[in-house]
Formats: sequence, structure tokens, C-alpha cells
Amino acid sequence: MEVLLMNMADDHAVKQEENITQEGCSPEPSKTDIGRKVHKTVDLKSSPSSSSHDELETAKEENERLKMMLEQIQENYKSLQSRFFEIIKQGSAIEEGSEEPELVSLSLGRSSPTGSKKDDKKTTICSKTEEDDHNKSGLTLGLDSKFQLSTEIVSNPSHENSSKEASKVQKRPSSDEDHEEGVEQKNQVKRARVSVRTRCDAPTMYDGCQWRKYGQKISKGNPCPRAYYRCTVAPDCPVRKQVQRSFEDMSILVTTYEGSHNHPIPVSATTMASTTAAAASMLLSGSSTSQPALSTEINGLNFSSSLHDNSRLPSYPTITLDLTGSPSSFSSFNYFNRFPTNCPPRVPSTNLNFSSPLVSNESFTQEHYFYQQSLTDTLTKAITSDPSFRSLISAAISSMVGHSGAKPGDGTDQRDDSFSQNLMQVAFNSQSLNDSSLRGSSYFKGFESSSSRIGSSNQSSALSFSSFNAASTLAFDNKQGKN
DNA sequence: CGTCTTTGACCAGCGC
DNA sequence: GCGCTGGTCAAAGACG
Repeated sequence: MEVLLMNMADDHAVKQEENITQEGCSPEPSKTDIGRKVHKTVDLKSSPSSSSHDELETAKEENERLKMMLEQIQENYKSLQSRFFEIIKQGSAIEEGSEEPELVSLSLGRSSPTGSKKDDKKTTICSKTEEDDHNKSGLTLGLDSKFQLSTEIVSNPSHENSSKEASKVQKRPSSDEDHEEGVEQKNQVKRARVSVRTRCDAPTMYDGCQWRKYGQKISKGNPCPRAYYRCTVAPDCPVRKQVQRSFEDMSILVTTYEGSHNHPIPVSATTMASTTAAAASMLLSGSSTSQPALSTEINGLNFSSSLHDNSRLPSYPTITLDLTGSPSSFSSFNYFNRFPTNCPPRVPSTNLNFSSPLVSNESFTQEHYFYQQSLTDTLTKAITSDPSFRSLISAAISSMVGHSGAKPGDGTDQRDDSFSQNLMQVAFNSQSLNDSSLRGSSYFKGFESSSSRIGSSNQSSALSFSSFNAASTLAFDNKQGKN
């Protein structure tokens, strides 16, 4: 099995090498392992007469090498995790001295609408430190606990068994007895949404889940129709998503997710699902505790409130993840951030830009960026063109991260994995952003000091960024494969 | 034949 | 109350 996968991967490695050579980019020293692997592959291919035993030996060597790489990445991950904890502790110390909403990322772990802001944060921090002894992954636990909470909220049968039931309850005339329940329902209707902006030529962005289109509308202010999808992995899954192209940039696909899955999701869907869940959690916690602001910059992250240019929209708190990675992403993004000056925002909305950096500095040069871009392109091509290669990478990352924390067989390991992956992705992407916007941010100061990890971090950034692009292209590929 | 998409109709919420 | 808009439903058609 491993040999088979390796061969499949090697085919793409050869293609990658060809692409890299054509584009005239030389790999960094940190990528020499990949380079060696490529050369080894070429040798393998050039000697078809070699016995299967030799191939097995070669595959074993490759496996050993990959294991070493994974161990190294795992160590980096652990050190990053510990650094993140230090930063969180620093942040909590700062927060106690002021009421400023500094700890946006800390509030990932909860969304309780009741209780004071300080109590909530203290509880989160406290629970993290307590759980830290169990899992050595407090952040993951914090996220996970939040994820559980949000999942419970949506998947709780007494609250919302299905979208149909929810709509029935909404349609049902409210009596005095149902008043409290009605308020609850209203709160759930007001649940958070997560928008993901990606550059995608396909009609929809591939996120690993199975969706069924149930409607389409042309919304005001955008000639591009908005498509409505519901998750069909489980018949009663409440998750919906809306897909609409950006009016200002047709290449940008805006996918809005609503609700949480009440069923096990495919591995390929965990990244997006956990990302959206975590983002929604962050938004809910933020909206429940802080005052909406027109535009704020917290720790280098751009947080803006918006009404999505339509004052008639129901008050859905929305968080937007910008994965477009284009220089115009912020400018086109203003479309969402723009609201009439005479119309104060009712709903807090949060924007996070996880796109790749476009401004170079001394630690992240333009050459690095161009190499990263070319690597991203080649990896994207390789990933999108072969599902096996995709599975290989997915499995490698899953095992890499999974071994660091969760126990196999534990019911929560999948979530832990996905959250760890997500955490790494966010951390790496944010780190790659730190040159332009995060420099000086207390969150990522620790990362800057570790120059020895910059290479791997950049690589990870490219990988995580490309993963979404690859996913976007996948939808198109899948569709074409279907037709 | 089953599944999925399309599309017009309907409903609820909101502003005026 | 009326009109507008977003969101959903469901019948009809397309597709494999």
C-alpha cells in the first residue's frame, strides 16, 4: 500500500520537478528532502529492470525519510504550540489590565451568552490550563470544547432536529407558553455565519462535504445569482451554505456556511468544517461580549462590522475568512466592509485575512514569495490532478498532527486532528502575514524570533494556502470527472 | 428509476 | 398595511 502510494506520489514529484525547472526556481535548502526524493524517483523510473525487492527497500528508505520529516515538523508544531501558550498567557496578563478586546483568539473556546466577559475568559484560560495536563494541547482543547458547544447547540434534537422542523417552528404562531422557546429559536436563527472568500473558477468550492442545491436567487446589488445548498451527508444535517460570486471580482467565490454538522464528516471536510466552526465560535463569543465596531484592528487582524450591504438582511453575525490571497483582496473586501455612513451596523462581523503575504521584508523576501508561489502552483497541480496524491498528503498531515495529541480511537480525535490542523494552518498563515500586518503583534512576536523555523513555516503557509486553491479546483475536476 | 438541478411560487421579516 | 428582499419549498425536467 505504501509502495503504491509512494509511486503515485513520485509521479507527481517528477512533474513537480519539471515544473520547478521550467520556472527556474531553485528549491530552498529546507526542501532538499523533497529534491532528493525527486531524484531518487527519477532513478527508479530510469531502471525499470530493478527487482521489486529493491523497490521495496527504496520505499522503506523513503518512508524512513518521510518519518524523519514528519518528526521534525511535529517538533516544530510542539514548539509552536508552547510558544502559542506563552503568548496566550501574556495576552491574558495584558487583558486583565484593560477592557480592550485583545483576546479574540482566546475567546475561541466559548460562546456563552450569559455571564460576564471576564468570567468567561478566566474560565477558558483556567480550563485550558487544567486540560493541558491531559492533552498537552490546551489550545486544541479550547477550540475543541468550543466546537463541542457549537455542535451541541445546533445538533441538539430538542432545539433543531432539522431545518424543516426549524422552519416549522418558525412558522408556528407563538403562544405565551412558547415565548421562551421562541426566544431560543430566535437566537438560533441569529446564529453565526462564516463566509469564505476564495479564488475559484468552479461553480462551487470543494470542501469535502456533499451538498444538494435547493434554491437560487438573484440578490439585490449583485447580478450573480446566489445558490443555496444543504448538506446531504446526513438527511437531517442543519448545515446550509450559500455560494455567490463577488460582484467586483467574478473570480472570487464567496461561500457562506451556516450551522454545524451533526454527523461525522469526511476527513477532507474537517479542515473547512473546523475552520468555519472555530470562526463562528470566535464570532459568537465576540458578538456576545463586545460592542460592535465599525472597524478595528486587533493584534494585526482586521476586524470589521458589516451588514453585507443589505439592511434588510436578518441580523446574522457573520465572520469572513479571506483566502483569496490577492492584492486586491482587501480592496474588493471593502465591498463587504462598506456600509452606509448613516446606517450603523447592527451585527458584528469579523474579517480574517488568511491569504498569502504580498509585501516583502527582510525576513520574507520576494524571492521567497515567488518560490512559494511556484511551489504552491506545482503542489496545487499535483494535488488536484491525482486523488491518490491528495490522499497521501492528507494522510501524512493527519498522522503528523494526530500523533501529537489525540488518542486513537477516542471519539474526539477527529475533531482534535482537524482543529490541530486548523490551528497550524491559521498559525502558519498568520505567521506569513506578520511581515505586513502582524509585525509588532504580541501574538506573533514569538514566531519572529525563531528564524530557524522560517523555512518550514513558509512551506506550510504555501501548503495551507494552496490547499484551498486546490480544493477550489477540485470541485471543477470532480464535476468534470462526473460529466 | 433514482438522484440532482432548475425555477417559479410562497412565506416571513423588515423598513417605510 | 404595503412593498421589497432573502430564504425555502416543491414540481418539473435533466441526467446517468
